[in-house]
Amino acid sequence: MKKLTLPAASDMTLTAVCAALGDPVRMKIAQCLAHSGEKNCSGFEVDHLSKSTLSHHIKILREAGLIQPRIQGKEHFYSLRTEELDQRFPGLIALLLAEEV
Amino acid sequence: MKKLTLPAASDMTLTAVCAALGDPVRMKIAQCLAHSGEKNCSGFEVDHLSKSTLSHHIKILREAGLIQPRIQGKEHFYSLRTEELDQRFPGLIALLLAEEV
DNA sequence: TCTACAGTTTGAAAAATATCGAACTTAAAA
DNA sequence: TTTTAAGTTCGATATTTTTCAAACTGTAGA
Repeated sequence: MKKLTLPAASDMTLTAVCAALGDPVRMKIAQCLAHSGEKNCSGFEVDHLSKSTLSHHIKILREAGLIQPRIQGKEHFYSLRTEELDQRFPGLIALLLAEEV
Repeated sequence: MKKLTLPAASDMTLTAVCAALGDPVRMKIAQCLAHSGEKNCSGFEVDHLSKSTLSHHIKILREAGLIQPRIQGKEHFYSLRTEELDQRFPGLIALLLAEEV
């Protein structure tokens, strides 16, 4: 099993978070999770992207500190890291929620 | 004289704003303006970038709706569009201010 | 008018990013 | 144990972005 690393709240940078959210696919995923709580890959409402591309976007969101996985069997459920984000970037999740999805 | 367009608050997108802030040079400029109010190009504390590159970054910030120019003689003074940003993305400027510069 | 200055635009090269298919991993089901 | 399903990793390609120098624009001062 792969050990996957999530940055501590103090290690996240606003620049990396913004870069992660600066792509329309990743913004969609983040907003989707902000609204729905938890989803696996097939639950993101992004159209006709290969699974390798989707996996790439998820990795960027994860490495920026925005999302965390919960692995259950063969499924990977993702959710926003609400606690860390509220601590490190208060107001950020509200910005995601305010946008229409 | 060139007519330059700023997007209305309602036309700004969070994705474009995040993409604009997702580059370290532009994040620096935005934070600089958030703290200092108004500066011209030579006032941004970015190291050894050609003026054409700096101009390019300013354009991206402007087109995303983040900054506005005030042209006075040969100088272009830039500032954050605080009213529009507070209306369209409440909490965003606080995020910029919260980061160390 | 001529020159210097602050900044933009253009065109090109280099670097980074997005995308895909194929191969791989892991876990559940047959 | 074999197969299937969910997702990641790898390698390659196409697109985008960053960057610079050179040319240009508009303003102020000599």
